[in-house]
Amino acid sequence: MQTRYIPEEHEQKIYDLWQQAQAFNPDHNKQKKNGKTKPFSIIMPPPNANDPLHIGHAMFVALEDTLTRFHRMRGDDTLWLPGTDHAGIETQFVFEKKLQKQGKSRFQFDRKTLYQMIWQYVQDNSNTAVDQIKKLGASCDWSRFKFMLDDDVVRLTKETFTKMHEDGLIYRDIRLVNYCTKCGTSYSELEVQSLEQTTNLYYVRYPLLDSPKEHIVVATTRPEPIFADTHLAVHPKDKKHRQLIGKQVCNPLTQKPMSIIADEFVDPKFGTGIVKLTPAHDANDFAVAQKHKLPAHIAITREGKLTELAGKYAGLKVAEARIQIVADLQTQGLIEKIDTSYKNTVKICYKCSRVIEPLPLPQFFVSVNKPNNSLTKAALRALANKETKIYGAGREKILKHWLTNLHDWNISRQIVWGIRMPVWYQTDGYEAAITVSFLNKKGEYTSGTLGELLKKYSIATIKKGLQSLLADASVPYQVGDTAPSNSHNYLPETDTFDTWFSSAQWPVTTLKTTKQGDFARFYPTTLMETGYDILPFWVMRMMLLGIYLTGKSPFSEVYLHGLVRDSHGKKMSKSKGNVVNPLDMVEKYGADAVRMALVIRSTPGIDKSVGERDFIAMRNLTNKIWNATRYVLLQDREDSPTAPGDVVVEKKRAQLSSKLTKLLLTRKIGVAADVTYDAFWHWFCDDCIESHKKAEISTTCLSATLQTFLQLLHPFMPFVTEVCWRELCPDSLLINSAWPT
RNA sequence: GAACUCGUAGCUCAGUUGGUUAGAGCGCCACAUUGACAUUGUGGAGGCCAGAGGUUCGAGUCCUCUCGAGUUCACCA
Repeated sequence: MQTRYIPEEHEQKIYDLWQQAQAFNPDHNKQKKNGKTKPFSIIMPPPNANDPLHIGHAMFVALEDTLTRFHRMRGDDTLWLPGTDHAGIETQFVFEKKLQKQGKSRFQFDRKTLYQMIWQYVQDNSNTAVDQIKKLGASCDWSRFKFMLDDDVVRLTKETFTKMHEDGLIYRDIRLVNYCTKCGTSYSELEVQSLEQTTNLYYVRYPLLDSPKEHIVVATTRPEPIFADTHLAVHPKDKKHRQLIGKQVCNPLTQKPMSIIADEFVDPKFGTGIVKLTPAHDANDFAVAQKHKLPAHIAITREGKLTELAGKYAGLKVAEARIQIVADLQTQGLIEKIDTSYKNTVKICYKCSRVIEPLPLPQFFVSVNKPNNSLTKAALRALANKETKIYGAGREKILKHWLTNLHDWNISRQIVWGIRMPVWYQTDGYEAAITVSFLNKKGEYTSGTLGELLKKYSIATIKKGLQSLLADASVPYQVGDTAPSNSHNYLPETDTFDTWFSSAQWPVTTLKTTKQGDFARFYPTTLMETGYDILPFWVMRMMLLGIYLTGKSPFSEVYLHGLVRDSHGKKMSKSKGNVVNPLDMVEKYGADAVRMALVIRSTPGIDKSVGERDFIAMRNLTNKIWNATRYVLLQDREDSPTAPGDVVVEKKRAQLSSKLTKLLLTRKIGVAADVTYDAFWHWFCDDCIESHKKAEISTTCLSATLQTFLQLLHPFMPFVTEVCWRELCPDSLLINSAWPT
């Protein structure tokens, strides 16, 4: 043996050895404990198949593999199920950027071609992700690997939609949705971020209809959709303004009459105490309009341009229109003043950071709090009765807060990459209410209402080349994977599911499609381990749909790791240039060092600072393990069977094992790693080996203690411990050995 | 506006459900060492555990308040 441990000489060989022995597969690992074994299962958070792994992935691999190996060694029926995600919008976004670099855009491709291009891209990346996870030493069962777009997973995902639809938990209706005009899709409330900004608050004059010389002043940050407004509102108890209720003013852009109504939502103290109502483009106004049955005129298109209602401004982008409209109003003397230092918060797209446009669109929603079938209340019950326990610094409260304030979930996405919603719209009799875009026989994009298009094209042609479809809320639809077989004509939905709709079912859809019996054997799973940043996106929704589908919460424990930060506690980002690539570190210091550096002294829910110095420190530990093994191997084991100090060493060894077991069972993984490190280095190496040199403890005892340490360290640092174990016991595998008690 | 987290050695962080004298890694100082390991060993300096009150036989740990840092949610015409 060399004086130094060189990871790259061993890691691949050891990993192959484990795989050959089928050590990761619970079906080949029915060992040890005679009779009953307890199941232990983790579903791996499927990495997005769009980018190489980052340090956060290394974190989850390290933590999950540590627990998996620990439980496997304890003799539990252990499954760690790997997979990858198609990651709908994320992937399409990354792919579009790639296209952009090549000077192309998604609009140059029909949906079938685009889908296939992304499919290929994702396959390549998915393979890279799998290779990288293997390099980190993950002992997950690759024979059960699942991909979110596997046929069987897709089928189950659609079945869930159908079932929920039948149960009245899915509805289609016009709601004000968060629409990103750049990404070309709507989002749920979770994908929208807030940004505080300084903006102009315009005080606009609305002339009274009766006496045009007088006017009412209304403050607004968004003057551009004024032409679509038909009402103003005041608070009913506002003494200053209530005499205005029922009066009429002129729309300053269209000169059309507008009525003044009363509603409690108006804050008399804000601005002038009078609000203009833009029901189609503001959440509050939308709600008020519904209450008072006011019309909602659409002023802004899905492309972010003004509609024909805008007259001479039609077709202008929102920002440009604002400038022109304000200028025109000023020349007419209809702007009283402009407050240029007004602070407000706008919603922006979490992907491209553009301002979100609230648009009224017919979309599919999951009803999350239906009175007699509340998904959120069921999840809250699971938390209250500890069916699911959360590890992660106050995150349970945050989860409860989400669950008690959640709005219905918009699951329609206007993107190609994803699982297409199994929905069919009846076209007969609704030709005017359906707008489509399709490729004609010459391959040209053609769009318009179905009524117009059917004058020139057959329904079959349109169906064949269909690119996108938008049906009014009034159009009847059927849910199903294939077109309904009746006398009507149907066109399919072109929207795909929110990516989280499929990942919310992941624990169920994976275990139901791997091996016969897996679902009964491993569901509910033991533990879900992931970053706290996707608690509402993923963990919460897995609870919602998992409980809905099975009656049981999908996991009994949730371990939320913190985000990995740089050595100064700063967030890693490409622009700061402080991103640590885990695979580079694996090449330099070995997988064991990377894993241990991430895990040691980490705490659930608390961010973890990691720098190169930490990897070096843990690389030194691998070397220490290697050299302690060398020392033992150099001894003649027959030489000294017993010595006076053995009893104490054996007792302490047993104490350590049981302490560590307790720590790992209570998921104090960071402490467990710390305790093991300390005991190995400062007790075994510094004391035991030195005592052995003085013949105070026997070689037999020293060797046995080393073996125990290799076992205790194995969950954290699997490669080096396995290498050393095989030097001591060439015929067995450490991964399969029984956890010391 | 609200919730959550954090404040411990020069830096980055632990502190195992309240229990001797508060720990680690890195850094610093001195010394040692040619048969496990310099990716080493021995010894050392360095902390009013943010501050103030409280509970307790006992508080870094539990409670209240203050200050400071960060994250998230909500509202905004």
